[in-house]
Amino acid sequence: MLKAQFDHTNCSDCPIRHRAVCAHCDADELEELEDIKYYRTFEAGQTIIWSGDQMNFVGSVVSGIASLTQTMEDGRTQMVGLLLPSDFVGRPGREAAPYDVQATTDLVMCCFRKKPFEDLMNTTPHIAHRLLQMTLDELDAAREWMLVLGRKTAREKIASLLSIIARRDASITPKDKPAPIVFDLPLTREAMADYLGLTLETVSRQISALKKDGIIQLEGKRHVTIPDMRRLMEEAGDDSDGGFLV
Amino acid sequence: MLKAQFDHTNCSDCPIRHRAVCAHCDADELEELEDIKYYRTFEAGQTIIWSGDQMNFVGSVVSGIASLTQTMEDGRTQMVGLLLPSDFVGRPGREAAPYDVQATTDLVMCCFRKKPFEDLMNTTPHIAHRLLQMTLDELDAAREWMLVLGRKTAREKIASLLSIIARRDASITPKDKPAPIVFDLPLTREAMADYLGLTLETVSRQISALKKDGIIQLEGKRHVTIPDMRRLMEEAGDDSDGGFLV
DNA sequence: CGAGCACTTGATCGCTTTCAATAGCTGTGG
DNA sequence: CCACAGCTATTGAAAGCGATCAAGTGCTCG
Repeated sequence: MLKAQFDHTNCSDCPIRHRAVCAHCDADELEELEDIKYYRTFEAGQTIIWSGDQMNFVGSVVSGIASLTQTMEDGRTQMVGLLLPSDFVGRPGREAAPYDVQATTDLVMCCFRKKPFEDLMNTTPHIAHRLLQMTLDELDAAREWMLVLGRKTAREKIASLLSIIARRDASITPKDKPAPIVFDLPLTREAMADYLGLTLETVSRQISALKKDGIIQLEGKRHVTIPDMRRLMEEAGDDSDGGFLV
Repeated sequence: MLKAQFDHTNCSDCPIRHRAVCAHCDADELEELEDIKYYRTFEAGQTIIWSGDQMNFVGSVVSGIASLTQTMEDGRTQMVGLLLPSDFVGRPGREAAPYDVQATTDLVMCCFRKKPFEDLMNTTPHIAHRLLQMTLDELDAAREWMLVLGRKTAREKIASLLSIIARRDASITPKDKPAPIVFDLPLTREAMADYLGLTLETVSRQISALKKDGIIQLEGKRHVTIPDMRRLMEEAGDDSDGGFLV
């Protein structure tokens, strides 16, 4: 059981300790957080928060991936955010959720009831400051994505998404080295389509095309190898040096 | 001269006093801001900040409209934000600007050198708190726009943009009343295209189509009348009640 | 073995882009 | 005063890309 594994975790042992909203907290502040935190787990596919719902908690993704999606009345949906471990869920100071939050994979979250967290934010500048930083980063990411959605071709969109997922793993391996990157796609073709503003058929076709052209290699449907990251970035239409922080 | 008109304005007389980053400041805090602020003006078309430039100031739009744009190497450009009076420009805690900032119309900004502003942020929670609020609002707006870019048709995109511009004026007139809304488009067709991820020809065609269908009326190229806001919102694909805050 | 699901592939359609010509407006200079 | 350049915007015709409709594959699980 994933949950049990986290039920009694100390903040100091937490895998996202240094990146999450609590990153800058000192020992005292961490203790206060520890008092009000609790873990929740979600299964892949489960909806964590419905758009319009009252949000009575906020929290951090500890493991797994969650997605934020908006849906139009006729069913068209657009993913507007991808939440990875350490990302923050919820919005202090707002009642209703503006979009659906779904667990894309099995998920563990570290939650805080909203009211106590808001109180804590007002007394511990480190939390408020870190949250501002993280929100600004998310804003940059959202705007980066607007360029993808508005101006890139289907092939470039796929390459961009693969780059983003790969970059996360690339932070482990030395930079700029053309060492192959290997990972498992955490998203179905449909989820990728919803993220990219495409249909799942187009996603499938473009992945096949990138494979045929040797930009990526596929084992099964989800296991991806990128022999040369720079070629992928070229396909994404990004400038090769790509000065990213995320 | 626009600038002269603002050169010696007291914060307490400022038209954006109640909405900008200084909105929650008390008299003392306002005085500190007053000490370090200065006004700058820009002409329509002028670039305020180039992507990649070092940013040595932050500030608020006092009057006029600015736009944030990203450009790919081959020239494709996407507008990623529209800054209206009271909106904040710049990013405390980051060196380089992530995108171009351009004056879409003649513009007046209330600026602060970055370093003193950052110091002030650390000592006056009201400013940091307000900036967090504003950033979260911008994030919501960016995500709202991702749905437009990713999933809406050209016609819906135009209607969405007109709705946003109109809504700003609508905040003056009583809500839900089908009173006509009248405004001047602050954007060229090309700027609209860059915002919507379309070509300027498509923008022009869709505006003509909305006009032919009686959704909007046009006098000249820029002066727009919306006889029934609800019809426009339907064309935009938004649910009619549209729970917006911005 | 068959149902269900995720994915792939093919054929066709249609919306948006692209290329191109034209209109309307403003400002400039002979 | 008119001719003309330069800019914004409109409109038309054709091309192309991604969507749509439709099978079909491969895998897992009962």
